[in-house]
Amino acid sequence: MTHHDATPALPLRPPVFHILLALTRADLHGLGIAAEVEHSTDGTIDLGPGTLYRTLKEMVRVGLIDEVDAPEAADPRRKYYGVTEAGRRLVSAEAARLASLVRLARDRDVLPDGV
Amino acid sequence: MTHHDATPALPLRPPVFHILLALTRADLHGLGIAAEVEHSTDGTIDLGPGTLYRTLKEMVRVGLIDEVDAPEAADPRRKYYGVTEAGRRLVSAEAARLASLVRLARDRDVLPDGV
DNA sequence: GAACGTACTATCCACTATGGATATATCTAT
DNA sequence: ATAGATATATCCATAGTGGATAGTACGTTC
Repeated sequence: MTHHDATPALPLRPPVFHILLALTRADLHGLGIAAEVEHSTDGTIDLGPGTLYRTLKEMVRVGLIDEVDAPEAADPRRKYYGVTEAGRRLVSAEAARLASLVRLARDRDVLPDGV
Repeated sequence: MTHHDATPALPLRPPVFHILLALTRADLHGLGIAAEVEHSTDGTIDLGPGTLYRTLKEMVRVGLIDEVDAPEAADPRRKYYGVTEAGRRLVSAEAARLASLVRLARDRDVLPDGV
């Protein structure tokens, strides 16, 4: 029995979504996640330490991510995380939701050219 | 002199984004906006009265929306709102941001088939 | 036309979420 | 060995949300 409690409902809170998305690329540790998120969003998403570690802990608790073995020769302070199957399903659902919002925006001609 | 104070930065708070998006379709009154948002998001976005009226007031203050003349024969209690040029620019920017998140998700194969 | 139920705007309050500040430990480099 | 950077973790003040409540005006039915 895996002890995921309440799986969060859509819409996902932005930090949860961004952490999941970052981890679909590779297993990462806390600050690595924050760096990846900041980079891949061109700096629009910041993730302070408060939000970061609190959210990671909560996500482990509900079974969206798991702590995984660190790569060889990694700084032993780092804790690495990977997405679970439940996490993958959820980020997928949230991405689909966002896609439908983008479609809505496109239908109403509010998307800039070429986007 | 239009008295928009601080124009909000991206990411837009979800209620602001959804209200702007609803108003790009037509000028609407408070509860009409909430209904349109709920409908166009298949019920995933709710907008309680607290968030709704507080946000509308704030959006008028910063110049994202304007109170406009009500249609003929409308219930006189209703206050109708329309998007300003600044509001249109902002919803456009936010939609583009969301589109780039969707692209990111697609690149990582987390989007369901056909989305 | 009186009364009743409903629609609408508006404010209040309790709860949740965020992110900066701080603490503590450990790594790396000089 | 010391200094500075990296990393996790918790704390706290603030911001944001949404339900509850209030008050007013509409529409309908009798």
